Amino acid sequence: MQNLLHNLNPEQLAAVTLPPQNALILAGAGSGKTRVLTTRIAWLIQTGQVSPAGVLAVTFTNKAAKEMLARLGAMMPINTRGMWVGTFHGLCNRLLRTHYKDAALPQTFQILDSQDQLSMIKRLLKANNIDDEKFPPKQVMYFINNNKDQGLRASQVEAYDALERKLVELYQLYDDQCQREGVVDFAELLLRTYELLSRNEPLRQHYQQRFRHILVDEFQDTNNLQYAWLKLMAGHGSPFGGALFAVGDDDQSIYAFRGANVGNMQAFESEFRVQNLIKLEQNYRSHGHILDAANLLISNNSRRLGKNLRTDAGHGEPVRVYEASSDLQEAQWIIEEAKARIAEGATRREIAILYRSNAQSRVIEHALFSAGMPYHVYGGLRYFQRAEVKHAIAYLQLMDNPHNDSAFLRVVNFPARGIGARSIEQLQNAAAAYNCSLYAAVPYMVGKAGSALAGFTKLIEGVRFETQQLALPELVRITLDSSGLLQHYQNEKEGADRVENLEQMVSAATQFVSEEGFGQGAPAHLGPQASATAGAQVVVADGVEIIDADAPLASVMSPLSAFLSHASLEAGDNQAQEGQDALQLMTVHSAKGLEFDNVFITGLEEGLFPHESSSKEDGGVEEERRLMYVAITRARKRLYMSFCQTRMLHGQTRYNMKSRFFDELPEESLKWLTARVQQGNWFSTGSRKSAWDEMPSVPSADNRLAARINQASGASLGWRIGESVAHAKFGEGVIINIEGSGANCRAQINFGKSGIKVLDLSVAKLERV
DNA sequence: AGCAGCTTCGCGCAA
DNA sequence: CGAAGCTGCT
Repeated sequence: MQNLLHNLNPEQLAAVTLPPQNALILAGAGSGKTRVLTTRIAWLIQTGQVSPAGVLAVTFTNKAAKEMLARLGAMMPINTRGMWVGTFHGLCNRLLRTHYKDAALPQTFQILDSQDQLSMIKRLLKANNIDDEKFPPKQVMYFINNNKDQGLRASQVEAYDALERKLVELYQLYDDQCQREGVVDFAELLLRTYELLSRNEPLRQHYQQRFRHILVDEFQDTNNLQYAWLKLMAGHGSPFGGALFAVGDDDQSIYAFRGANVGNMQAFESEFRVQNLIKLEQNYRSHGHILDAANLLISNNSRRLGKNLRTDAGHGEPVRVYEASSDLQEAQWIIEEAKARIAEGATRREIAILYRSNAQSRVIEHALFSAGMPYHVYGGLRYFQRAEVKHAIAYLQLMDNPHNDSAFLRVVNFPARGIGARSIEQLQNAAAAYNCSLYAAVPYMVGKAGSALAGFTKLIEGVRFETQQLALPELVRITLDSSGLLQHYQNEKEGADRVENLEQMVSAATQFVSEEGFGQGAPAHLGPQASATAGAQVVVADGVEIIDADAPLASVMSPLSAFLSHASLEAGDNQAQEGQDALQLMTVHSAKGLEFDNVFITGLEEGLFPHESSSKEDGGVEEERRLMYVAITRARKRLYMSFCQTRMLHGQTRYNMKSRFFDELPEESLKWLTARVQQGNWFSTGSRKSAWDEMPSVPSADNRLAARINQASGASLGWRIGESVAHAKFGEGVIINIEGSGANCRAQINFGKSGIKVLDLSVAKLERV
């Protein structure tokens, strides 16, 4: 016990040992937040205040949940598998599997990812003859998800004009279709659970009484539905309630786009009459200059709860800033710097390269690949999102729930088996006429198309029958074979990678079965009934018998259902070369919660970071600033920032200005690696080297670009494309094009806020910035 | 029916 | 730039 609380600072200790009441912990980046959370749980259990089964801990990512369980296991000799630690989505999935009847879902309901959801909406629009110009599928999806995130069903949404009424109508049609198919989207997992618990009193009371302590990580990222869900679970306003322990940092709220509401922190404080508010401001992660940069940057935001990080670590290295001529050269520079760090003894996994959007990784990946530098990309196209794996998953889904139309359409003619667009159209008409799934509509089809389709359903049923008594890995293997998928890719010229990915599914299944505590040989299809008595706890509340949705998963769902949930909810984040010492590439979003000795924040350009669409949104720039804050605070020892004069974006060269965030950082903590040309005309003073001259060896494409630009500058009175300039009236801008020569030389300049202007270079009074 | 090759479109982060 | 969707050929 002493051991447990050992080494905690006074604030951390206070947080860990708070009485069993609602509490809000404002935990700055690197302040030992996860440590406080896990130690709190361990302390509660060790002091006998709660049993492991009485704890509910909620996180946003699977990674965070896993880490919490691992740390708990290290602190106490308990079996953490039975504990309720997970993501909102994972926990809801477990609850809905257990109480599927009360939730009005089929036992084998399946989870739609956003891809599936979008394609379903497209189908829906087509089937109802709705103009997808007027109702872009993405917008319809946004409308639906947004309302679900607010806890609103179609019948509860208020529509003020014809357009909204139509959207509401589509929302209803969409939900009906999901129900018919037995599928739920991500938001539905939460909403359905919320509705289940709010309508079913015995069930609600059961869980409220069970969970004495509810702990929430990253509370600033909760959306309104998640907050309401927590309120319900914590029994707020009921005599059964437990204590809610929320840990969050308003400065790291970066998920507004998926409905997160920082206001939940203040709401929680007042609604739950929180007496215990503790700020953790001591940072154990970053050196001084890095922290100073983070603090000054974030001070530009308004409406903060107020918090300032401090460190005892000393100033450390300054933040290094680099201006690259192009995105290619930026990548080149990163590699040079990374090599230098590695030569000094840094490991590759302690070097992170962060970017604002996934598309930026391509150039960097290409450069790393050419340089033979091992790297690992997080996010991006995950294992279970790859086309071939999704195909295989679709076959498995059909085996478990043949009424999943998305799965049906994905593979009904893949590999090709003579079922074309025309047959599908007929089948869809039949399904609409009989108000049933595509699978169920097959018997209504006649003729050639009918027999081809019947062949397909026979295939599915055959495999299902054949594998009835087999364990999950065998089921997967046989499915890959019988579906013809494996053979299809084996025959394909460049299908080797895909075959490998498919074969990896068998090992993924093997690993899954053992990790989740299913018996090695447990039949994949077998419903939970057979094993229900083994794990599930049956309790009686108010005379109503309740099967508690307790771990292990085996007690509430079949191995196959569980595996499919796993594929949807985890998407196989780290399936790729784990354990290898590689550079870490990821978006700033996915870097949240992680830390590295060396961090590169790349592409710090206006339009990219902050992202251009953020300026149109209310509070968008503040969110981008928080995102930048998250990025900076990932670094322990060394932080790099870079931006490019030219960048390939959406297939064309763009000339961006450096990010406004540079103006919000403490000058004394920065070290510019490239000459800041503000101090004079570096073009005419031969002595001063420019950023361009200092370039390390660059790819030929870049040389060509540099040559082209230099050529342009000869006839353009010393100005060149990509250069930053200042104009008395228009402010700062970037030269994006130069036309003509000599006295007729004109430049097209992007002045950002003032727009793009064409100025006569012999007349305009421009200054170099 | 099925595929190659062409055009068009859209493009931010993600459980 | 890349994915999705369309056309027209076999």
